[in-house]
Amino acid sequence: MFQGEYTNNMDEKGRVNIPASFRDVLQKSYNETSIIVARDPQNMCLRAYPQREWRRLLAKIGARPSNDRIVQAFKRTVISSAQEYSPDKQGRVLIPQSLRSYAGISKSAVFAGSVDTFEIWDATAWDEQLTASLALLQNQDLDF
Amino acid sequence: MFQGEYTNNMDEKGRVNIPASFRDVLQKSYNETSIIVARDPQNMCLRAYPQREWRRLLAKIGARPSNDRIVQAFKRTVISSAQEYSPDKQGRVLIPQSLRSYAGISKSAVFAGSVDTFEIWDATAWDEQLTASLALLQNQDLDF
DNA sequence: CGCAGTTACCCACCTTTACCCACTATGCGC
DNA sequence: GCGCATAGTGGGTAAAGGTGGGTAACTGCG
Repeated sequence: MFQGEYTNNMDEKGRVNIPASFRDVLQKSYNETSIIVARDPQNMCLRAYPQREWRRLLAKIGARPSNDRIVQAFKRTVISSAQEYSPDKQGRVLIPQSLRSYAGISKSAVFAGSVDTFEIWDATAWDEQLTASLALLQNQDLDF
Repeated sequence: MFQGEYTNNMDEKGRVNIPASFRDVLQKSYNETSIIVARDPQNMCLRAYPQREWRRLLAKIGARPSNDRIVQAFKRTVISSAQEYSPDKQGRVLIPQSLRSYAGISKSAVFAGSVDTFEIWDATAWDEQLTASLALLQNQDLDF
């Protein structure tokens, strides 16, 4: 299970190191090495899936009527952007320009575990969204 | 399966490079080299089919009554524009003027994978449609 | 039948990516 | 505190992907 928050730097070539703990989870819980990276349509960030989780997502989409506007929009934004990446010997992947600019990642990238996937944020965008999330929870009556 | 998003430039002769990964899929999954390119009637873009997928489409059309107005419209717009193209040694195809102007492709073209076909967009048109799709998804309660 | 415009084919260059090696920083055990 | 292992960073090099352009064949038209 992916959890925890890590900050790694992207170099001039556009490569970022996947946190070692995430690579461990991928290896031990999923027995995989490569990941699928795609846009997250609801946040300005990227989302990384193990193949197994990605296939589950595809199956869910496939079960819906293909002429549904939401489904079409989802395919456009998410499926089309998705690509498989296998880390190099040092555990890094090259994030393509289109995804980089979508998430606004310039240099510092934040990896945030999200149970069965993990998110990749630009560091400053992550900070903003974090304070916003905290403000939202501030006056809530949480029963957990 | 065609997935991922690539941007290639069209030269003055009207040639564009088919992304290498799409050519690989065509070769490995379909054992074909050439593609069928036709208008996409529902979007301002072109759609490229492996022959096998194209024949499936034709079969679906053929199964419908030929005096159906929708079928007739579909034949006039899609079937009539369809043509087979085989990439040159460098992996490029020449997009004819009629299709180019339909999709509004001037220079920068985006190739977007769509599982068993792929779409070809003008770069700015792609951006517009992408932001529109994102806006649609923004406040949706997606359970996938 | 010749000519002009277009298409197909080929060659060469340039940019990007993949792969590898080496270095630095951090944390843990002794 | 010292040394080793592991994580993360920087950069060189070879191959692949993408781009530009020249020349020959082909087609349509006068």
